[in-house]
Amino acid sequence: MIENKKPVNVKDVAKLANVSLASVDRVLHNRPGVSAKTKEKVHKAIKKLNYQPNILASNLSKKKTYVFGALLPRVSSQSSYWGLPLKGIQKADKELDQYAVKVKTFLYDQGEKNEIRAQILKIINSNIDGLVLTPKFADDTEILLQDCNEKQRPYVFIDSNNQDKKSLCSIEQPLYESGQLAGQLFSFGFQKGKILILHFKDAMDSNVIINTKIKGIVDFLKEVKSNISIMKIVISDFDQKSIKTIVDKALSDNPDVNGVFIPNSKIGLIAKYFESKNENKIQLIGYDYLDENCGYIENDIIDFLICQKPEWQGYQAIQKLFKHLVLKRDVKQKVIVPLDIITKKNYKFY
Amino acid sequence: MIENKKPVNVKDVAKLANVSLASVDRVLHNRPGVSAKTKEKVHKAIKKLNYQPNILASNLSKKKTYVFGALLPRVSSQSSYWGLPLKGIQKADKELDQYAVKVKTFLYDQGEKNEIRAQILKIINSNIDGLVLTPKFADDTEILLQDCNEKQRPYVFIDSNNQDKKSLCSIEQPLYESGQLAGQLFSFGFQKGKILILHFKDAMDSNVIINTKIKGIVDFLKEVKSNISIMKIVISDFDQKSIKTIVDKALSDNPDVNGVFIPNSKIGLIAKYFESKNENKIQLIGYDYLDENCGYIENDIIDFLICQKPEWQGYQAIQKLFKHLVLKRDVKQKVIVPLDIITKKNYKFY
DNA sequence: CTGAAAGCGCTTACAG
DNA sequence: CTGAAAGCGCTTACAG
Repeated sequence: MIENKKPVNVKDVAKLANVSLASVDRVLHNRPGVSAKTKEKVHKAIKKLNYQPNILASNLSKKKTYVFGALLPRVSSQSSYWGLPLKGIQKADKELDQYAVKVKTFLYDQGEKNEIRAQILKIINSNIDGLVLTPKFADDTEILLQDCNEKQRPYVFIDSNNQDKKSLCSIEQPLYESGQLAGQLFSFGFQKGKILILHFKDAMDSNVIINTKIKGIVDFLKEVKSNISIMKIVISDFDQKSIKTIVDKALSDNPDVNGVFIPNSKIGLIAKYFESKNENKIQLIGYDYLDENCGYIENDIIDFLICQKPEWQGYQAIQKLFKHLVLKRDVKQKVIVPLDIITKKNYKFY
Repeated sequence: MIENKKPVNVKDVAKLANVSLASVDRVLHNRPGVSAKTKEKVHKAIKKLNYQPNILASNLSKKKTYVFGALLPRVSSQSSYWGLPLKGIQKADKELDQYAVKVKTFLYDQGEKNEIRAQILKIINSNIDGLVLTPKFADDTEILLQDCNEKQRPYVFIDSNNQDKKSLCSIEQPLYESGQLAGQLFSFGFQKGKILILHFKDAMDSNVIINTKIKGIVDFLKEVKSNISIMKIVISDFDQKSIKTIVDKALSDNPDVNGVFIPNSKIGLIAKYFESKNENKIQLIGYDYLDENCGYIENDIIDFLICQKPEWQGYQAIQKLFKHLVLKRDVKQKVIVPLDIITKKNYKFY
């Protein structure tokens, strides 16, 4: 038999403390205007009965609608990456509409300083209850965060690497370790030779992020596979012709290249090069589960993609705000995203 | 500015339809005792206002407590695997206690027919609202499922491979594809030679599951790497001495073995063998993120573990019941678990 | 077949 | 500083 003990409610607490419902409510929420004596009586009763408030009834009666903001780069021809966290955010939005939660997105083109600033101002002047954003993308971020802190408006970072301690939660990606992982995957395939690191660098790239990943692979090889060396090239011109010129030369100068590592999601650019070259001996490892990248996984040009659950990150970020603001539960300040390995025989299930 | 449109409620519907709240409620829940005319008026009003019931208010007023059952093998010395889904189930339980949901677990020792039967009877005679279970583990399962179907008690499979169409949801693991994935991972490391498949078979093992995985790797190699052959050994005696005798012989008879594939979570048994042998040229791939397996990942004896998010499966299963029974939302009948690849440089974040 | 009223657990004005 | 009453949106007896 299942027992159905009735949970204790405010009424029980009020009765035991010998005060009114309103007083219990005031104590419960630390509202002013309660005598020390009443406060104590109520606290005692709460403790004795082990009272747990019913958050849902509370929300029903408050008739509050929560609005969460999400400040993200727009999907662009340069990169479809940001569509993924957005998708997760929208999924959470849909799931939470039961609970009177709405998400309002603030999108901007990466690099468009004016648009970023405009969106930040919109957020500052809005009455959202919480915010999801990506790490510092411009100086204006500081203003935004300061505003949030002053208003006690909680914010959650996704795609983070910035250890912001004032955020409600920071969803962090292990960058260094992802570089190490790439090194380990390469070393599973070959024991000597050279790995070419191609950094397709666009204006918005953070050098810190890229360099941390590269340090990971370099350290790994130094320690574990000293027979594999490293060579790095930065490419800023993304048309296939320039890429061909540069990479052709690099490969003919370095016939011992066994692997190519691309420390961001732009691995498609080099995959295209290898596709047209009809060359397949060199192992390719890069980042992110984008449609185009998966195409190259399918036809055996890319060997591994390291992925960081971007959709899940967006979903989780909204859930963290919900948990904190609506359910009044504790939220871990730091969440570390697993490093997923995507390859030909598992990408369909990701 | 954020708009705060008041959502429509039963009262609005009642007013527009010109009937009482109670009638709206009756129509809403298909309760008998409503005239066709009233029904029509209410339906029209619902449609016109695009009324969405507030499930949480509904639950509050119903004062119903939901109890979900979970029928799982107990953690044993043989295997700690089942502790993981259980952990996920408990996490969901904790999260959902806000919503008046409780989980009751029914555990049994694998192989103990009497205990299984006893637990099944307990479930049949309980008044749980839904059930999480693993696929058919004995003939008695049929009785349990029939009972659930008759009572319209929804059930969710985890760790499933059984395509049960009557379940509310079946959380399925791609077995064949996981074998293929193992093949692909091996083929990344070597191009010829032999893969030894060791099936550590205990009484509860399902041949179908093991054979499907093995078919996956065999088919993959046949198609893509015909220079790699396969050899399979079944081992039923799990003490290290017998294992040593069998594997020593297999390896000396087959000096071309480059990889060992273990199609279940018992990879630790062979990892221990290799550890004591101090031999490291042979690549080891097996299943499941168990503590002991991760130990062997750390010290480079196991190369890859294929994992199926057991904790997540348990968590999701409870969430599916919640979504269906409490939130009255649609639930996808089939969920396919991603195939995670665990290796030395990412296992710490899993 | 139908509806008015009370209640779920909590909060919010309002009056004292 | 305190409490009685009304209300959030929905459901459940109960009376007709």
